[in-house]
Amino acid sequence: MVNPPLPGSCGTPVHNSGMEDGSAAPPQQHEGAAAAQRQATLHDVARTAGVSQATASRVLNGSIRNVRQENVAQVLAAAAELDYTPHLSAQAIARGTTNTAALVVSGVDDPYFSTVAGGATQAAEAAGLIVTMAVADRSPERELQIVRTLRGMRPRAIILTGSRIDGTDTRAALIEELDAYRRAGGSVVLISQYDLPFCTVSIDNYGGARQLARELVGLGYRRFAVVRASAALRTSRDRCEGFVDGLREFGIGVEARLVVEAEFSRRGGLAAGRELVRQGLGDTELVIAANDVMAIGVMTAFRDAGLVPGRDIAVAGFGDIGPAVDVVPALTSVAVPLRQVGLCAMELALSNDDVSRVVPISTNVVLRDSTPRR
Amino acid sequence: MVNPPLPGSCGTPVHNSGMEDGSAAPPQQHEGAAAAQRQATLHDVARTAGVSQATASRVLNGSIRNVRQENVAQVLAAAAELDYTPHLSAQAIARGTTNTAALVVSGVDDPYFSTVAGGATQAAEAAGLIVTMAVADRSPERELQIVRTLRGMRPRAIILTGSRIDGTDTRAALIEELDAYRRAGGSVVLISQYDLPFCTVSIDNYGGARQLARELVGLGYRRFAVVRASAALRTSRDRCEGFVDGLREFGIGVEARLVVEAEFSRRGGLAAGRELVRQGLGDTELVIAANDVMAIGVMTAFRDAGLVPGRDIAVAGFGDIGPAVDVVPALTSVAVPLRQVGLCAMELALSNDDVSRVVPISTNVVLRDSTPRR
DNA sequence: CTCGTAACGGAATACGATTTCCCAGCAGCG
DNA sequence: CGCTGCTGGGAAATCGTATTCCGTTACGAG
Repeated sequence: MVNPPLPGSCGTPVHNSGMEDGSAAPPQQHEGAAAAQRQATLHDVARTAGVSQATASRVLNGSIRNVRQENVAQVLAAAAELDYTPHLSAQAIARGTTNTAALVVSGVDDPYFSTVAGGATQAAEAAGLIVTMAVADRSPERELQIVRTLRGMRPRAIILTGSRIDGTDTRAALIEELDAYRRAGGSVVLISQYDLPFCTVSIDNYGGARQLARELVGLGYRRFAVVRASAALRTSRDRCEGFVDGLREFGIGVEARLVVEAEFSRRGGLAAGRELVRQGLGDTELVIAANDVMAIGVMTAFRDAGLVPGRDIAVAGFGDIGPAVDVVPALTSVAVPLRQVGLCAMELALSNDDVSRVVPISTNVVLRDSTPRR
Repeated sequence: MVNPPLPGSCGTPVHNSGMEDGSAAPPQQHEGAAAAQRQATLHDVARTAGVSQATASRVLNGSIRNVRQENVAQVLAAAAELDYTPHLSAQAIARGTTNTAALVVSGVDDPYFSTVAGGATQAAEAAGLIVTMAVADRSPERELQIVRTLRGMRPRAIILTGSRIDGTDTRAALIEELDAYRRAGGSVVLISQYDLPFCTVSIDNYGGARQLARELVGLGYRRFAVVRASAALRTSRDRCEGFVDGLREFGIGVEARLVVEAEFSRRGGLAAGRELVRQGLGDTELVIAANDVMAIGVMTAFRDAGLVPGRDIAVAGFGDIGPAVDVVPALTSVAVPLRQVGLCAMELALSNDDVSRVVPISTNVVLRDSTPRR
């Protein structure tokens, strides 16, 4: 119970570390502050090794030029002794190129994004890049601002995933920003949901949902409810449309009353589930959610209301995130190879094709206990 | 079904974008390659605006010096026209300091780490820093290598979370590396599990587990099994010790046979659960796992074996990650305010105290349906 | 022995910013 | 009118590294 209940602050203890005012200045540096003992530079290494900077540079990096064995040893010894670490920013400037890739996600907490991020990170590290990640929190303005900042790092690639929302006026600004970045030689890759003139790894949300509808009808279901997110969210919209179109193939419609909209999160699913319970499910047999976490929220809401998911009412989601199988009953879903999506996006970005291409990623219906055969 | 089944590659389509060999060189640049249209530099902006570089710099960044209103307008107009973005690496060099914070996690996929990362990212962005993230994949060697690379970015802080494993010989090297970084003015913060001479945000694993033991005994449980990870993993060990010590208060012991070791992941939990089922649980009433994801795996294994968790056998975990409440029965666990841990770590790092301090984070037992009163 | 050439070391310059230092102009004041 | 203090602009130094260009040496071929 040490921590204060205030969220957003960890209550760092006060830390008057001695002197009251600036009187007794720290001994070494004249600047006050941290009195940091300067990092060794290439110059220092060269001097210690008794060679020129150029030689030191050639030794310590993959230069084409050869250096005499003796000098190599000297330089390496000096570098080890001084604990030299090359200054990446300086290298970036001198070389005119960085070894950085940038990743913009909507939120790290969501397993969807963290899985994609995992794949992208793996691909980046395999290529010797270090990845910088920013969280847009589903705000287009924030996303725009992030891209603007990220551009300053001159990363080799910028990968955007998730938070694009249709119809905001930041759209044009974002396009402009990304395009300027691309003109300057960077590569941009979007992951699904975006609808912009850039390379895109496109998850087949529509097709997967449509196939899901077919298979559910095949299991004997006829009466459906839909839990979806705002129509402005491309992913949610595509999935719902696919599902509805799939049902239509069999002449099945969904009552408008039974389509509820909520946040694209577990909490949203919970709320939607409660809403459905409140207004009465009628003879609805199955609820499909635009999202696995929403579906899980819906199941919890139903269970709280005394309905047993999978027996009293079936539920299906989309995404096949890890927890989908841990939940009871295990959730029927549409598998999206999220890790591969991340990998693919990064590889696509690093292959620097100048042509904007769309790489389709197919999805895969996975039937589980939450939708038993009727 | 477009994607080839090969993992690790997304099968980027071939892309002969026209010319067969290097004959028809791109028009603009003499270098071949991307023919990128150079990013505008401060120099360009200054020239366009008809002022000196110094003035342009003063306008475009928070300088102390004033600039005449007229020139300000000129410079801003020029910057907008040329779509100027300051080169962060150049700024870093000139200023001698970056606006970057580094975060090392064991894996983004694990909800534990991604939640911590979320908190840390939030705090960093609030402070105007951009965070670079690296994934160590539970390998101490990889972690060491990452720290080495990260140091080259001269981040303001390096935060390490999770993958420290006792007894490897990389330990000394890691300490040396981090210490050199700190000597050079960086701040290091470790999150729990580490046992190194640096600032640490310490999660009270031992105390939480001990309290959990007390409360479970209070519910009427007497016979326990333990699923834990390698003893080399500090977190797992602390939790197990706390739990065992808590039971000992009541004179209760745990049979060595009923302590099984497995990977610190959902898969490990699944394996451990199967192992317990195989060798027979005897009259065991409750299984505690070192980890929520392990506990969830154990529950799944039990269910597969026809045991109903919460009725036939109780299960408890540690961490209280999001999915703990979505699972059925909801999992009894020990809540760790992970997001706050991340926030706290970053704030601690940014407060640049030179003193190594340990900030304790208390934990909180949460009883749920997976451990009904007996 | 001479010449051509390959190998390698080092001085200098470039990279894109910030910051110091100097200088011009101007207002205020005795 | 001369001096001081202040404001704001610009030239140049600086940050840490890569790389170009030039000079020296060594070596093998003729």
